[in-house]
Amino acid sequence: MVTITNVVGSGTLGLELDVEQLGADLDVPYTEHDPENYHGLYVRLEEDGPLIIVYRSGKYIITGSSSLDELEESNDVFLNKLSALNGIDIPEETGFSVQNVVSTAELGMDVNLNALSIGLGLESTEYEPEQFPGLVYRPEEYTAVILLFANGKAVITGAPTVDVATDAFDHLQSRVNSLL
DNA sequence: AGCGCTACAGTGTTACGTTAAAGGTCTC
DNA sequence: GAGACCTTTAACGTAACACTGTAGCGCT
Repeated sequence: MVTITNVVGSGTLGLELDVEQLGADLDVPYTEHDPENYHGLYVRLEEDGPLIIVYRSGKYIITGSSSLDELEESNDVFLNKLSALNGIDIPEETGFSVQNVVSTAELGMDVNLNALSIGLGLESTEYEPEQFPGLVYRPEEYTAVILLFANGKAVITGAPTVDVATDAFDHLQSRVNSLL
């Protein structure tokens, strides 16, 4: 059972944007553009909602959503806000898609990370407790990276879908069980 | 002519910043 | 005790580097 904590998606509007002007025109509670610090325009549709980063090229990223539904809703609302502005024609297809699903899960038991790194294979794991307390596991079969901690809690990141994250964790769980 | 050095142009790589979670370590 | 930092991942464009290749110059 994995719990989604963050979903990152991206799309493109297919047109060049004046992000400084866009930040001033958008009817949203928060925008920030500080080219000295970063060249992207930061937009929030709600005070503590997901963050949208808009680039001059028309490409944009939405990060900080806690579910796929929230991500899609944020995308819809953002596009509606843009289409309400004069001079911006939103294309029917923005190519918006999920790029990264970050989630947490639990094995339900303590694990010896030193022993596990050997059992899983040194070529697919990294464990340096003096640097970071978690074991980094990169399963060959899945596009995801799992951070596993001694208490059995895990973070799955880099997965393109929730299914991949779930499958990757199930795979880890079965491998851990087979090593017991 | 051939070699070595410097200067510059062009290309390639990396860091930045954002988001979330986890647990250990460190500073205040 | 609270908070910051460490690690991982994806997207993105820009800036700052590192590196390579070429041109020009001076010396032998």
